[in-house]
Amino acid sequence: MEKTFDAKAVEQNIYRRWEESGCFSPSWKEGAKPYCIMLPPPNVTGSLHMGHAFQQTIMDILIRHHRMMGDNTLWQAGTDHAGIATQMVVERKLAAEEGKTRRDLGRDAFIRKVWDWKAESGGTITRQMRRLGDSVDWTRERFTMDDGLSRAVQEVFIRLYREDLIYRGKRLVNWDPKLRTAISDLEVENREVKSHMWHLRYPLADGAKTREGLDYLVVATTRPETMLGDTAVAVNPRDPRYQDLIGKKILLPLVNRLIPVVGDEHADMEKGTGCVKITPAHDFNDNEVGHRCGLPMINVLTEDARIRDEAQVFNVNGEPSDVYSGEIPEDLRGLDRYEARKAVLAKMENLGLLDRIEDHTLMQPYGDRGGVPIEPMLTDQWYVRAGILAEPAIKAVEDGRITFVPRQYENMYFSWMRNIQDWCISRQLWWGHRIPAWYDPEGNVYVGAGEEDVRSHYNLSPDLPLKQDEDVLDTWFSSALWTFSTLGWPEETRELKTFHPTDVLVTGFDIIFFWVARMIMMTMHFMKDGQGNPQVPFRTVYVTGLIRDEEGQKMSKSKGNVLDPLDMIDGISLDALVGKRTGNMMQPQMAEKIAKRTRKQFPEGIDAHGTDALRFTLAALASTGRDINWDMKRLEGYRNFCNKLWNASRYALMNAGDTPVTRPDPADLTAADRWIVTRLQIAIREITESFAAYRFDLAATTLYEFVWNEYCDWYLEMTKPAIWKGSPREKNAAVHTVLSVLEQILRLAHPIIPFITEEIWGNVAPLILEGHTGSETLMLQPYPKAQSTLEDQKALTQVEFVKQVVIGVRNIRAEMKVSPSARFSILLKAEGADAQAAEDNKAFIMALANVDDVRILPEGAERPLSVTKLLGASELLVPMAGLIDKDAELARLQKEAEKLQGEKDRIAAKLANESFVARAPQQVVDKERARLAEVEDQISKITRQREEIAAL
RNA sequence: GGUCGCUUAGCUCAGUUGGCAGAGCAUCUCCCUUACAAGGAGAGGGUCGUAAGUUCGAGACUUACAGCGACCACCA
Repeated sequence: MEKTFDAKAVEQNIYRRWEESGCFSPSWKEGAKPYCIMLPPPNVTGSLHMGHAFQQTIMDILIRHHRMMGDNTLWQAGTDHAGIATQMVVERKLAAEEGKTRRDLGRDAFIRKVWDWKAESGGTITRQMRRLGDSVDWTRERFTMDDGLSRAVQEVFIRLYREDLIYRGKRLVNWDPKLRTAISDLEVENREVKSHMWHLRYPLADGAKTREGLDYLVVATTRPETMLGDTAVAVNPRDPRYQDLIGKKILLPLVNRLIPVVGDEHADMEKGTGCVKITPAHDFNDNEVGHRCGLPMINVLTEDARIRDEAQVFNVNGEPSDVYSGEIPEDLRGLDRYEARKAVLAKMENLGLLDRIEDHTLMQPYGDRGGVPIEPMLTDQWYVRAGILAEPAIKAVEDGRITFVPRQYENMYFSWMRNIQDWCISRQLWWGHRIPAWYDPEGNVYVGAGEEDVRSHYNLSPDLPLKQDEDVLDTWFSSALWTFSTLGWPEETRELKTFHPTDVLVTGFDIIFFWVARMIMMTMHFMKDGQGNPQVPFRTVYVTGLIRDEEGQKMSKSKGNVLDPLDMIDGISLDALVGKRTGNMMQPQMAEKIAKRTRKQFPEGIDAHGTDALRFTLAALASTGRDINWDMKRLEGYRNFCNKLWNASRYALMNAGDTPVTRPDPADLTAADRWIVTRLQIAIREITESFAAYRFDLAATTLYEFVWNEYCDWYLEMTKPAIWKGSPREKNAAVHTVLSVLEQILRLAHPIIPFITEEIWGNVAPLILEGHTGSETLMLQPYPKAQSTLEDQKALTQVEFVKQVVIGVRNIRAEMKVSPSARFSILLKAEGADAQAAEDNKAFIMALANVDDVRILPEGAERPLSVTKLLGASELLVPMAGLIDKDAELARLQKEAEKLQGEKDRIAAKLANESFVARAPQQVVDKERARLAEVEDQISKITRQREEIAAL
């Protein structure tokens, strides 16, 4: 066996073995409890980032733990077609390679290109998941656009439409002029932008005047170009300055349209001039005002946010109307919205109508994909009536059928769900599920599973021409069905009956609204239990934090601080890392800076650490829901831990020889053996509790401490006397315990670090488990259960005392500058259990403290001149006549005495406080009294020691 | 503006029902001892953001404040 674990050499073989043996699939064992996790489907053409690695590690820990507990376990995986994201990638590629747009290709040819791209790059992320060790059931892998899921999407759409929960309407939507599609509220992000507030004069018609005698109103706007679509000016009906003018007209400049002054609460008397221009087709608030006041809507922009050649005029219901002319000044036609802004302002200024300009910082909505400001746009779109679906979904979280971990995310969920807006589900894209709606030449809508189905369902004549809706559904519409569509719905499959509702959803807080909330709504509407009650999609939502870089910055391509989990596993050279971070950048001018910083941060590149180290680190960082700053030092530390475990197993295997060890006579077990078995039970209990509470950080810490600080640092050292110098029986007993505890450690650790544990276990199991050949897999072994009958209190206290003695000797060596190799005997002033512990475990003390002998100082015997150490009620004496540095020793004792005196004073003061004695629980008071007695005893011992030394 | 979170050792973070402040990394000293130098042994290092309150007792509970961060909404 090598001195270090060679992760690269074994991990992929082990994974292949697991996958080929089929043990990732459900066991379908009689009576086994079902346990199911749905993988949040990553983008099919994406690649694994740190957040995926983090969440998937947690899911895999849960799945492996439950599989080992004997559950019938399914981790359902799949990928998402990711409408906009994927289409953009392919469009960019098309532009770069062929200089063409999707429109040049046409819909069918373009979609074929996307499928080609999916075939080409779609395997990346699943390959990376295999490298992570994810034990997903690959035989059930799904894709949101495969036949089954597409059927489910269609079925859901049709049913919702027939229940009037989906409707089509001409409404204002968030329009991305770059991608030329509608997007949902959630896909809009607000960015702070420095701009101006322009105050425009709108002349009053028919000689009307304001109270101040002006013949115009001043409106303030950040979007002057939209004035071409104004259909009113609003004032507050209670505003004394303007209420007389309500009902009067304004002659809108540039287009010379007569528009009314209306009274509406939307106009805030405190803000600006109190007058607001109303553009119902280009502003959400104005649109509401328009509906309240019955105003026409005038769309002045094209799909790509240029000024139209002729405006579209609609009445308040969105029907084409001719109440106004659609004419637009010639010199503005075709201008981009920002050029149009300049032009409009110039024209207004020429007319003397630009009142004044102020600097103004505003939050501007941007499309999160396209990266350009979104435009509120009047278009025909499909909507889901989310308010109705939200009600049961809110209730399910309120009454605890679904719980969030950590709890505080429930607030976020509630606040969004309680004033949810209708969900715009249509997208003007080509890649996605095409909306199953058909139109006849008159524009009547027919929804069904296909043209034939529509014709028969609506009794349409075969001659009636029908045309399918051009739009596709929002990607999140299909993801919202994920928990049941992947299990076969609408068929009543065995999987659906067994695994739904699923158990836990592991995801980031950033998609609670996008995905989690919508999944709950859709699932509860379509999935019912035996009694017809809504089924939740999952019982627990475990929300992870976001992984940030070492400085707390979000990892992003543009910042050049992305760490690839695969590079943590396999390592990467500095040049390759720099190349990766600076290649294919949107802003090439950043490349140099990023390269420099990367070279500074990773002068040697990144070492390979292996999958297990990465997983252990991610588990250890998974504390209560906060964002996580990635720390390479932690990764190194846990790589070292894996190595420690590897070396402990080398020790075990080297000493075991080739033949299986036999079960020892209990009488041959030492206190050390019984101690480590006891500590093991405690560790098992703590780790199991931590897993149940989703505290992977605590589980990892407990495991780390048990393996390193107890098993390796103390226990293995204590087995050396028996293994090196003991009788065959003693050696067998020690080796047996070493191996059996190791075997349990491997099971305990397997969910977190599956590869190294599997590798070691293959060698350990045949030696210690009857009937095992080494070809079995650890992943199907039962998870350890704590057994209180194996716990031994006496061994626990004895070994704890032995440790104190050993530490005391080491301390004295260090403080007295005595070489670790210098040998001497020690004395113990001890009675009762302490004396017994020392007697029983003399060999351990001698071996670990490297001393020749340990003797108990008989009652009344003279104390040789010694350096001493207090061990609770007992005393350690290291006789060192002639070696003692009198002044140094006196100083040391002085310091210790002061410390004890401080503690004594503190406790004495506490006990002198009458209200403490009267009101604190008796048990606490007793504890303090006992401690005081102990401290007083120790002080008297120290005093005596000081006198002895001083007398030298 | 609303909601939520965070502030503990030089750094990154634990700290369960209130009862003597912890870990890893970093630092310092010693040691290549037959599992492991990716190691072993030892040491130093904290006014728990500030202030008040509740309590016999507060890192933990309450309130206010400060700083940092997130999300939502609005800004004509």
